[in-house]
Amino acid sequence: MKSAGTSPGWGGRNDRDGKGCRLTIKEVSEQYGITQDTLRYYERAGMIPRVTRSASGHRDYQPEDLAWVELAKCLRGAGLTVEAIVDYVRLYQQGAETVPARLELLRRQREALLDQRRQIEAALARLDHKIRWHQDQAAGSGGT
Amino acid sequence: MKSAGTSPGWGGRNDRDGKGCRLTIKEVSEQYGITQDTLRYYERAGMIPRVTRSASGHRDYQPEDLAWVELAKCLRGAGLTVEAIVDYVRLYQQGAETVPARLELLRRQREALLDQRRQIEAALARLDHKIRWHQDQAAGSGGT
DNA sequence: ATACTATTTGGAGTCAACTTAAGGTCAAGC
DNA sequence: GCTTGACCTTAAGTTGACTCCAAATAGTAT
Repeated sequence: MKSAGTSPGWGGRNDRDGKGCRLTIKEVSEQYGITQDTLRYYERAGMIPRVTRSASGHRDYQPEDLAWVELAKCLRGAGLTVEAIVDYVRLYQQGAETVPARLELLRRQREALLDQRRQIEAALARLDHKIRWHQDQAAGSGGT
Repeated sequence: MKSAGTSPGWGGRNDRDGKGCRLTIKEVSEQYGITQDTLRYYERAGMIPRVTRSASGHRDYQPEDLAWVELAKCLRGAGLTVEAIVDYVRLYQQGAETVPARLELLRRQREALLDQRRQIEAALARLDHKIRWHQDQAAGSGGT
């Protein structure tokens, strides 16, 4: 229900030549739950390719840019390092010859995630065990 | 294989009164794959209760101490913050009245881990998808 | 034209979790 | 009795990933 185009200051600036669907950094920030500072940081660090700019130099996120933002968010959320994501983007930008290198990178990161998942399972098992024990304690202390 | 008691300087110091099974910081470090510095840091930070000392002030890890070390390693490995673990240990040391508080802490951390696992699943799905795509590219580029 | 707000850049600051350094103690071997 | 090596403590330094700040510019509303 917020859609675009009715707030003062910036509203209606979008879609100025009928192409529709470009977003300001503020909009992207709100839609993805990433602060504007972090979006700029991701770009500066090279975690996403340079975002399209308007004539005046403002970021003007297009679908392709959004896809990169979403990928970056997903991978960082899972714990990939900024460095790994930067490496992937750099390879991607170097063209098709880097497909094998990218593949290797992707596989290594996949292994790291599988490992991380194993560690989480182990910790979950321990927490569940402890939770049960503490529940029993809490229940037991009320009796007699 | 290595067991304890044959190296110079410290060897044979263990088990000096027939109790057996106490470990130096070096041994713990090797067995758990945690550096000595990190072991000291964990203790100083309160992630594990104060470790038993020998008469001369050296750490002398006993089974109970080891259990704490292992718990700390497991939880940190899964991503719990040092702060969360410290909080748990502090509550634990305050005795049985803190059982409800501990339970709540454990449940909150469990939720965080479940969430983290979801994020990893999502990233894994994406990586797998990309890996397949890159494999196809690599395979296709060889034909004709 | 002027006020106001969103955005830009570059750079400095913060925070968590270690990690390293400096200086000192202690038991064993020569 | 002196050197050696593992250990101790306290404090400072490092790293990764943001997060905040200042000064300048851009677009819109009055």
